[in-house]
Amino acid sequence: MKITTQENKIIIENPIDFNIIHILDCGQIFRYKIFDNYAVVYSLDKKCVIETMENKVVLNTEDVDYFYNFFDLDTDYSAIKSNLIKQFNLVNQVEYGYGIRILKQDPFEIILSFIISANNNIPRIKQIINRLCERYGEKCDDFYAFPKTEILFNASLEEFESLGAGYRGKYLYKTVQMIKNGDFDLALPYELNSEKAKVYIMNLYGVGPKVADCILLFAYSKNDVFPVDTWIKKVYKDEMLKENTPFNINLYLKNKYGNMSGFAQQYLFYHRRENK
DNA sequence: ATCCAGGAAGTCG
DNA sequence: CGACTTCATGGA
Repeated sequence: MKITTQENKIIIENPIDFNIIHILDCGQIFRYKIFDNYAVVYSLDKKCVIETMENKVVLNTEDVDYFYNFFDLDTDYSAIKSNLIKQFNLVNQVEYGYGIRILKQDPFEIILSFIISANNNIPRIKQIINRLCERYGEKCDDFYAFPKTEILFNASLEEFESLGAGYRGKYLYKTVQMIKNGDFDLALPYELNSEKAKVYIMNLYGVGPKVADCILLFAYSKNDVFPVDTWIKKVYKDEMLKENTPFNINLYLKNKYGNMSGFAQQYLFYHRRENK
């Protein structure tokens, strides 16, 4: 896999560790569109158009540096995948989702998005996030940016509740107010280890163990967390329960996969969800 | 109509 | 702590 950059392009030749469908459909991001011959990804106020061709992927964007980091292009996923196969025998999962990469997304956008995701379904999560962007986000060329933090500081509880997010409206409001009041520092989790960062993030209203793990993995690049959702519980019950009978699935999986937890979770999640 | 969707907060023992 | 209930919304 060879990566080169131009002024408004990132070109990936021989993309054995990059498949935009895998990346977008493995549950880490909600603002994207997939068409027949290309896909579009939005992050904050930025946009990237991904063209997949024969033996080549081209990322078209005005923010090359941002999306180079966003797609984590400095990380060797071939090494990660062979590691997962050798250590944990995740052959089928890695082959199926061979092009998965864990994105480096913005903490504020991820926190609000995954608060909305709790006990919700994907189409409706996307709908609510889009509504949030349309109402409070800056109008960019053909889309709305994710709202700037300071803009949402002024949004009332009633405004959040009118997003159609149900009881999550008050979660969003209180979380934004905590950030506004300085009770939560968006930059701090970068500096903490996963365990401490998780406790810290769970201070946010509407953030429990699973959402906290997603925030740590998708925004703060903590690879040693293992988000346990309904799909992972299915995998666990079907394939792993016979190995052991631990009391805490999250702890069991985190200990089993260690620093590979986040990666293992993504391949397991994607494989399980796409195969009914 | 009932159930469910990438769970979390509230309550109780 | 651990188990148990409630919580909006919309689609199947």
